[in-house]
Amino acid sequence: MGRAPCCSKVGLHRGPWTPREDTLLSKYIQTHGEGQWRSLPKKAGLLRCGKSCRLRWMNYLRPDIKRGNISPDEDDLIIRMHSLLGNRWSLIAGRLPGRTDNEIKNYWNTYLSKKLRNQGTDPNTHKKLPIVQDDQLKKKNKSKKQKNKSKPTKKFVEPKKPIIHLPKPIRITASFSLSRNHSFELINSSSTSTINGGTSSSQEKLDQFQFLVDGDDQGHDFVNNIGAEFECQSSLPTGNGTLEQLYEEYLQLLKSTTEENNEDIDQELASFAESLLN
DNA sequence: AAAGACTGCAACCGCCAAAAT
DNA sequence: AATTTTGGCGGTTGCAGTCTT
Repeated sequence: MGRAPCCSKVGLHRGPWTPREDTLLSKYIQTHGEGQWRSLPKKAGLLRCGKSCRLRWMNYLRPDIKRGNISPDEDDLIIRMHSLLGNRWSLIAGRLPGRTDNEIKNYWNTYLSKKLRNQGTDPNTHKKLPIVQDDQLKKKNKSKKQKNKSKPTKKFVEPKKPIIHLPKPIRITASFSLSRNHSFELINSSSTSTINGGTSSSQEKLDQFQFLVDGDDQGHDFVNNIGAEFECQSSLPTGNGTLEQLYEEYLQLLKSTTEENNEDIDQELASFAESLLN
């Protein structure tokens, strides 16, 4: 006997979610918590597949989602993570607080892979590409309609950074105990002595970085503690905060491996990569 | 101004592994 | 131990908006 479908598809809504559906789903999860996706739609009064509800919540409605343009630091981090982990988007997203795997995947496919190719790097292997760009461009242009042959060949331009439109803020009354947030609190409390002090070992730095960006492996306990109020927009630290500092430390470490060929640091980086996979 | 091409992203699909029975 | 169910993941698709001709 094969696997039963996750839900009966008969009479279920598909396609884009309506604000009403979003509200129903959010309200239900506020009250009852995540999980039990199979039975959730019925209980929440939604004519949706449980899987669809989960996806909508995870990729769009979750209040800890940071929606907005991805910073250059995040760009770089995604590229480095991808070179270590490949297309393991959930792992990569887990290291970028507030970002979803779907967002990272889309961002990679629409922007970063093009950017890398433009820089002469194979986005799959992260190795230098042979110079085929012009030929490919010529081919591509050839295949297109050539109404005006005298026109100069269109040069590959830097892909336009996608603008991520902020959704309407959805006010949800609940609090959560995300380990991601815990990480930030702990990092913040220790950052002055260890990061700025400049006395920590490379391993400590990596541990801190790992700790900082560590995903929520134990699962969210998002709605179990009713109380705080927040909006869809994440309040996680960004840009100028400790993430940036730690990221700098991480980059320094990477840089030093290439400059010094230091075996210890190599090992530390290897264990860093290892830790991502565990 | 209109039609076709292109782009970006939300949502869906199928597969897999872990958990439950 | 075998089978079923559930949750999660990565790949792909459909469509709306934008750009080009």
